[in-house]
Amino acid sequence: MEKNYNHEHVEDKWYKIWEDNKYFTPKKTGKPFSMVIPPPNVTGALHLGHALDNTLQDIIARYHRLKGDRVLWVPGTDHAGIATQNVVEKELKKQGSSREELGREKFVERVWQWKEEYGNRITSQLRKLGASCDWEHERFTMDDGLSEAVKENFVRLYNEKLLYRDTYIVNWCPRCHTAISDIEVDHKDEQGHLWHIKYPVASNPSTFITVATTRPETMFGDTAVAVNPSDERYLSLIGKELLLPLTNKRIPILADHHVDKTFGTGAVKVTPAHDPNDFQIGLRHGLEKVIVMDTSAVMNENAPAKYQNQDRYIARKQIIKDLEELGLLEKTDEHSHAVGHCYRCDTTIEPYLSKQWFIDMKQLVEKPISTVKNKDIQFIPERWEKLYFDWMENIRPWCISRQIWWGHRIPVWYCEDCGSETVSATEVTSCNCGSKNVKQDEDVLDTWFSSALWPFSTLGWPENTQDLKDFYPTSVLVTGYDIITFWVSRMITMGLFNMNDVPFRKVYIHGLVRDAEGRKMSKSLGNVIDPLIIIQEKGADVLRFTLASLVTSGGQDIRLMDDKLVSSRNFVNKLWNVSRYILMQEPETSGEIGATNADKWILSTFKKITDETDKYYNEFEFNFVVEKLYEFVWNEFCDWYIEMTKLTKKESQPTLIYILNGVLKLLHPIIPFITEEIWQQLKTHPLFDDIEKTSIMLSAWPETASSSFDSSVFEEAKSIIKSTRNIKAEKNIAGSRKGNLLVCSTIPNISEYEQYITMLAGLEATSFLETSSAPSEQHAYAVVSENTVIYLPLAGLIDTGKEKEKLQKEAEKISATIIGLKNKLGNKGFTDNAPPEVIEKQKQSLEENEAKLKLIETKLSEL
RNA sequence: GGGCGGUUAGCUCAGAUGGGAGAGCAUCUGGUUUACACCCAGAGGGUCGGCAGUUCGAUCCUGUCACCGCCCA
Repeated sequence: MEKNYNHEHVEDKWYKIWEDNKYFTPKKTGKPFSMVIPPPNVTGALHLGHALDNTLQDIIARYHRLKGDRVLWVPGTDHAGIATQNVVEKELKKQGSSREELGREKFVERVWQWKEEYGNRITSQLRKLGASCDWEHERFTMDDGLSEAVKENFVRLYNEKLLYRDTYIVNWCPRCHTAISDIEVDHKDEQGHLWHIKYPVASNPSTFITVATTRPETMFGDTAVAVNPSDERYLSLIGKELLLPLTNKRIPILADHHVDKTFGTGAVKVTPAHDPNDFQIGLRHGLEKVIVMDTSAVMNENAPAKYQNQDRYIARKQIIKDLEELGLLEKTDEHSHAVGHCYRCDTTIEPYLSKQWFIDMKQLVEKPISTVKNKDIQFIPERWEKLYFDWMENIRPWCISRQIWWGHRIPVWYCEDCGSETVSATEVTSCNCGSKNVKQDEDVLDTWFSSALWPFSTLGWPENTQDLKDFYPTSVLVTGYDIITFWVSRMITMGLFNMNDVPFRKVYIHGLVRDAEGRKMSKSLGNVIDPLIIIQEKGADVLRFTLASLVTSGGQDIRLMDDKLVSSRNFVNKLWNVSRYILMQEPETSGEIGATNADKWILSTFKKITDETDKYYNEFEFNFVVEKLYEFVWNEFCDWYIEMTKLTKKESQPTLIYILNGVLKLLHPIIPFITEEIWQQLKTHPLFDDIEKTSIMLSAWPETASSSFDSSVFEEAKSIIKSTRNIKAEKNIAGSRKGNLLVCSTIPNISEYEQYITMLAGLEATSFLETSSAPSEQHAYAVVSENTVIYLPLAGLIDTGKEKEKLQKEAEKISATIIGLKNKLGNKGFTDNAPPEVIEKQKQSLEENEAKLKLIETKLSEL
């Protein structure tokens, strides 16, 4: 093996071999295990969120493959309507063009070109990460098949009267020029103003009602002023009319129970076309709806001429100025309030009246809620259920139409003659009335509408495919908590609606990756860490190992810091070196596994670690998998076992090869590349027993037999070694081969470990005595346990006073422990209530401590 | 305003049904031990956010307060 591990070469080499040989394709047998990837934006680039999400999925996929399951992991990408359209539009702008100039057809063509060019970027980056998804199953939300699914779903919802078109206040983004759903609006607290504006009473213009507003530019759309019917201040004015300032339009004063008497002046201007609450008031009172801005939030012809063609904020300033001059601005208060922003471009949302398609979600959520309540879908960690329930139980209509060009065109055709609408999954060329004058809806569907179908559309739905039969419902969905409402809830809803079965049995929710200070990574903060740079510098294995070590069962957010990457890199290096060491031995061609005590010990330890690892993989506790394997490889395997085998190289070789093979498999789901590389080199060893397998990823999880090895003597030997090292370190005795250790122990067979002790504690020799009666002068000693005392002759280095002091301190500590234990065991409350095994443990501890104290006291008296 | 999460060693974080406080990194000491200085050996370091309660016993359960973060309105 090479002295240094070259991750770049190794990772590229093995991924290509895996993919070329179709190792990611599900085998024909075994228990089906399936996952669908949360599809990344087709024009996006891999960020750490993807890296984490896909590392976790790959770990799961590779683990289940090793366990013999028939694993399908479906990859793919999302067309991300608004985001992608924005990117291409920006590109066009650079070239001095625009989508309007190109026209719809040319523009969409252009986006497809863009997709062809950049769509492979993210999938090739997933390959760099090591993702073992089945590329033959790769899908794109705008594929023909998935487009069929979208249309079919639309038609079904429409036919069941769960989908309707209506004129309603929606969240309008004046920059993207489209409606977006409630969920796509980010609310941010902003310091604004509350302007108090005086509206003159028509019958007596020297008197006023003062209304308070944060958006004065909408006043030209006011069609009433509302007060609470129980508000005595305004009782006499209800039913009268006001003169809308700057226009002198007459608007009524009306009473509505929903007006909050305590907010502002208790009188609100009612703008039904520009505010969701006002819209409701408008409906109750049959008010006219006046739209005063165009789709770019520029004042339109319904505003007085002076303000027309002014942007909403410029108009706002002008209006305030003009009102002030007229003496109609009573006062201006500072006011902090939540303002909606477009989650795609951060532009302030304008509540806007428009005609849109909605899904009546309320009718659909009953089963999705009960399904999760019944645990037919299990959230891991469970607490995320609460967010899901909260969202579903307060569900509102979902606005699904978007006024953009990139996406699934709404499958509805309107007859220009009779005005009726036809909804169809196939092209419509004529209306039921016989007219050929039909036109398809101009709008496209929300991207999440197609994402909601992903777990079954990717498997071939609406066709009844073999994939669907084999792999639906999928086994687990892995995603971040930030899209539980956007995506998880909608997949569950549409899965149950279309398939009458859940889209997945489990949802494993993980946290988000943050920077070292715990801040969200963002371009504007400039704290984005590019996973590809980490992969380039340290390797995908290192990144994966780090991410896996940082996820917690609580699903907390993750802080990625360089320290952790370095630590993982060191582990990978350690694994490489220990493998190199094992493979550089002269190969034996025969021998038994478990020849020596050390072999037997490592075998029993390995069995334990295999079982634990298995359990943790199953429970998605990947940080524990990493922790356990790190501890096993580094401390037990390398620092103890390998060092011991240096005495028994030949006899231990079968065990070494066996354990290395096994531990590579346990680690493979986390660090697939280096484990494959080492495994392939291990394959050339004559004692290797997995010879018929072509790749570690197609091999089987290690079989371990339970062992009857009693490790207590072994552990005592380890303690003797540790105590000796401790003495030497304290006395500053450097180097090896120094001193003859005398071990006085009542443990039979401890002398079997003579060689190990001599070597690992760095001694000249070790001898044994059954009882402790050795001289204390010129010997350093340590009470190892209640059974064993050790002596190390150190002429000239012993300060009897100090030794005595040390022993006394130890004796005091143990005495305190003994008193504590005695008190506890003497407490009736404890002995009556505590479980027997706990009491037994305390008793045993007391005995051990008492025996140890006795030994210490004997030593003290000898000094 | 409502909800959720967090507060444990200098830093980042683990600690399942309550029963002797842990890891990694950092720090300090020593080291040319037949793979690894991306290493080996040893050591120090915490009133588990505050208060109250339940219990024989609380880092863990209950209540309350404080601070930090996120989501929703």
